[in-house]
Amino acid sequence: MNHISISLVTEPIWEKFDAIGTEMIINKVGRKMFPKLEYAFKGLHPDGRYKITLKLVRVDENRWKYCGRWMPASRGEQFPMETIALPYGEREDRFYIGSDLMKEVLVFDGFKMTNNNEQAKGRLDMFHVLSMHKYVPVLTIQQQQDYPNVLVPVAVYRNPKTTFIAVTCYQNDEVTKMKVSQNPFAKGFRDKSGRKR
Amino acid sequence: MNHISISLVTEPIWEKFDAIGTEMIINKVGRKMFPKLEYAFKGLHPDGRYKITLKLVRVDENRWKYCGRWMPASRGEQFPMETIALPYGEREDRFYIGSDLMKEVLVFDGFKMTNNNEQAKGRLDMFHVLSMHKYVPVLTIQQQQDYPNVLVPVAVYRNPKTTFIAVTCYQNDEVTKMKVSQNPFAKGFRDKSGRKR
DNA sequence: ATGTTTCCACCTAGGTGAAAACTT
DNA sequence: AAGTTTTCACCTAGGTGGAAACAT
Repeated sequence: MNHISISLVTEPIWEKFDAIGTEMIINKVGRKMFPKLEYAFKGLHPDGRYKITLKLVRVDENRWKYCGRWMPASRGEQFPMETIALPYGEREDRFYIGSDLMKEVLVFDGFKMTNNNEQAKGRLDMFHVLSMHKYVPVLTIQQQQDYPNVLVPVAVYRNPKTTFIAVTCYQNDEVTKMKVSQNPFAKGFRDKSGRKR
Repeated sequence: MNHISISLVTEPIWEKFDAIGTEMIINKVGRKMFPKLEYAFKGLHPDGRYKITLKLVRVDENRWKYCGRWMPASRGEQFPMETIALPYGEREDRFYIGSDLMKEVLVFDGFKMTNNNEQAKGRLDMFHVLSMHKYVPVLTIQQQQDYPNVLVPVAVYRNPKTTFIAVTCYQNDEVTKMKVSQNPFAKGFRDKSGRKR
């Protein structure tokens, strides 16, 4: 039996954000994640058929607030305990062949994150997350057995450097600066002197 | 056993082009097809796993030329017989679940067509086709059997209205006009009066 | 002569944070 | 007061046919 290894290809940039406290914008229609989650795989069975699942998991029960730095809000402001399971979501509902997975990087570019539960309902490309709450992406690999026809978990990958707090508006200016400097789609904000608004 | 049916969702627009003789631009880097191939499925086994294959198949051995209308070129200009198999290509190398296939339209938007053999080599998203030759897309569905582990052909769909001749430059002005009026990406050519070049 | 390649203006499509308006 | 929504200028990314240059 091989040893399965999963690595985060984009770890360097996640690490930079993590050092100052990663924030991710969410909104009603859904916003993409930056940096991207990109994973590489080793040690899979070349002929194996795998199901890859990405979840966003609450890392604690707190609501957070930013006052110069991030700190847990008072217990009274906590989101009710029974809804903690809500932000989970199954993604990428297909089978991959092991040899395919190992020869190229798996980029999660298709999903968005929303604070609107209705928007996410029944969709495989939309995560419902709570603003001011802390999440970490969790990647799960299951292998399809031919006989009996069943899915067997073979690996779980959860990298603490990908932890983030969901926000509707950036709280830490350092985060904004790094988003603008690193994300090509924010290039319009790199030299603000010429902007009109 | 169910009766499997496949239909071309975009048939109306293909029919319009077919009435004047459909042409498709090809080039070195690869050009997308317009109209799109969009198929709908019925009668599949909801739990079945299917492999969908799209091929571009030569419909005859001729080289064609346009002189007011399309006509076969002289036999001496024919492409060598032994290379007729070349323009075939396997596409969409994954399994679909029957219930998924039946509930939404399958849009082939990912592939391009090129006249450069090197460009297409080893790629699942690039067709190598010969300019001035006539092709028709052929869709094949195979079902994955669990035991024994084998692919079984269950349906083939080939619609004569999707026949086209590959060109590096449109030959028939009527085709150009219809491409410009129907393809959103060609909107810049709809009112030529304002164009600079 | 005939067909191909390259470059281009002009689009579609959609991902950014800023700022102002809005909500509670 | 604090957080959310809306709108927007400004980008990235890339799909069009035209026209001129190029190739054979």
